[in-house]
Amino acid sequence: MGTRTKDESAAAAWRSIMSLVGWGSSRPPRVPAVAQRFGLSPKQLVLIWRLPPGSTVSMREMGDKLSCDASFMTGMVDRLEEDGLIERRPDPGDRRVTLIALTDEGAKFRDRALAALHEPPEEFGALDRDELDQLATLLGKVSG
Amino acid sequence: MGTRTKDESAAAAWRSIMSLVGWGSSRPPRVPAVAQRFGLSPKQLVLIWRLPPGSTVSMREMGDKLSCDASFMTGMVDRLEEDGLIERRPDPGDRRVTLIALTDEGAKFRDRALAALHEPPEEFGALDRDELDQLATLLGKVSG
DNA sequence: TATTGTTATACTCTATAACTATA
DNA sequence: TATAGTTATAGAGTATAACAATA
Repeated sequence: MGTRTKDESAAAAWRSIMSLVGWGSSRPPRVPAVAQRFGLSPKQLVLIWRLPPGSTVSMREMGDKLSCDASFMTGMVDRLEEDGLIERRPDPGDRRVTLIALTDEGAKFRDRALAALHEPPEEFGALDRDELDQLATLLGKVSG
Repeated sequence: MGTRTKDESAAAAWRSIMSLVGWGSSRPPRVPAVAQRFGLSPKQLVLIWRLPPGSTVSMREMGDKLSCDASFMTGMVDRLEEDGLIERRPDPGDRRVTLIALTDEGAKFRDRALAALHEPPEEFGALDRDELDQLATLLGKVSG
C-alpha cells in the first residue's frame, strides 16, 4: 500500500501506541489513573491484575513479576490483606514460602478494575467495525 | 473478516496494546525503563519529552501537563537545570512566571532518549512489511 | 484579591541491610 | 550454605501549607 519502509511503519505504529497509552500525550496514563480511582497504588493494581482468581503465587515470584524487592512485597501484601482483597497461605511443599491468592471480595474487585483497564480509548471511535477487526488481528499476531 | 463485534475487536486490540506497553505483561513498562537507563526519573523524562527544542513553556503549564504540583516542579526543574538539560528564563510578558527551555545539551539528550523511547518492540517482528504498514495506518487514524 | 513560583515540611513509595526460619 | 519472608531504616518521589512577588 504505502511507500513506507518496514522500519518507518514500525516506528509510526509504536509512536501511536505510546500516545494512546498516555505517555508523551496529554492523556494521563491509564494504569495510574485507574489505580487512583480504585484507591490503590499503580503497583498494587498490577499485582491484583496478575493474580487470576483461583491461582496462587509465591510472594517472591510476584515480586519478580512486579520488579520490586521482597521487603516491599511484605508491605504491599500487608495493605492488600488489610483491605480484604488478597490473603496469605502457607505453601504445603516448602514452609519458607508464602503464597498469595485473591479473596472472593478481591476477585470481584479485580473484575471491576479490569473492566476499567480494558475499556478501549474513545479514539477507537475513529475506526469502523472492519478496521477494528483488522487492528485486533494484527495486534493479536504481535502480542501473542 | 472475523465474527467479532466491534466492541470485542476494540477490547482485544486494547488489551494487546496494554500488554505491548508493559502493563499486565511480563515486560517492564517502557518509559520507566528508558528513564532509568538515562539517569532520570520517569517524570523527568516525560518533561524532556514534552519540551520540544526551541520552545518555551511556563513551569505551571508543564506541571499541569505532568499532573504534578508547583512545589514539585521547582525541585524537578532544579535538578534538570543542575544536569544542564534545561534552563529557566523570565517571561517578558508576566514577571511572575518562569519559562523553561531545553539547552543545546538538553536537545541532544532528548534526541537520544526519544530514539530509545521510539524503538519499536521486538514483537513487531511477527508482522511483515505490509502488515506493519496496515497497522501504522490504522493506529494513525486512531491517534491523530 | 488571585496567581506564579519558592521554601519548609511531611507523607508515600521503594530499596538496602540485618535477622529468622526453613531448605 | 542458600533462599523466603520480615523488620528496621533510609532514600527518592510527591504533596500540602505558608510565604514573597507580581498581576
